[in-house]
Amino acid sequence: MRLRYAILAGLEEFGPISQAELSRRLGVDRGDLVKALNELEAEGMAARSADPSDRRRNSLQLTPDGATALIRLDALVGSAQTRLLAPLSSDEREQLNSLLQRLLDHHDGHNRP
Amino acid sequence: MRLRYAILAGLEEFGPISQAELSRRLGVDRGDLVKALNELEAEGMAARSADPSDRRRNSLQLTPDGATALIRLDALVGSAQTRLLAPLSSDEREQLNSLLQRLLDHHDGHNRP
DNA sequence: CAGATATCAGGTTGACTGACATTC
DNA sequence: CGAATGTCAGTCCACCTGATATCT
Repeated sequence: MRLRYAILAGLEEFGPISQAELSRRLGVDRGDLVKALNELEAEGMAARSADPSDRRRNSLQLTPDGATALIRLDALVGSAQTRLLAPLSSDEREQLNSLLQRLLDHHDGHNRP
Repeated sequence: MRLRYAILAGLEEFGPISQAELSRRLGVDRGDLVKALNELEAEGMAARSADPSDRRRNSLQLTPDGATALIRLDALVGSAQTRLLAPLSSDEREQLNSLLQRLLDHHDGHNRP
């Protein structure tokens, strides 16, 4: 489920994109991306079209149904996050976010083939 | 692997204990605990013995081999943690730990059957 | 040719559900 | 009796490895 959400969010954020490029940006395995895209495409939430500039590539896009589903998922994630962070003040949430972001930044690039 | 580590650490921390009680303290499913304990017992790292006061229960204990393995795993976890937290100062590590601990404390007890 | 891309098959882990027999 | 305990079977998702065909 979190794979589907990441994909939908990635498609919205990165616009038309190839599968390999999306898998790199999301840090998701290409094979798993294929399986998830098969489902999302069958459900009408994502679309594969041929990339004229490189026939190896699929050009991925979010469909209107996919965008609608993403809005619903964003709301769910938002409310879950609010509940998760309930015990922290605004300042503390920023502190936590900043600390975690620094860990991500520092380790980004290490161990990525 | 992290299940095995949690179990070994739990056995050391909570001494002789039943499977149901250990699964509750660790927040681990009872069925999964059975599978992991079968392996750990076969490898001589944990031992099941009958609880005389309640014949439904197994009394679980860490074996010497299990304690040795735990020491090795602790070292691995420690070094991984050091690498993970490398970009943070001592104070910042304490801040992070405190913030996360408060999240855990606040949500502990919610959603636990 | 080497390299990138998309796809598929398969294996492993941990999370979870449901059923069951035994014991309290 | 209801409730707890240990066990087993099986599903689900994500992680990961490899192999293959196509295209640059």
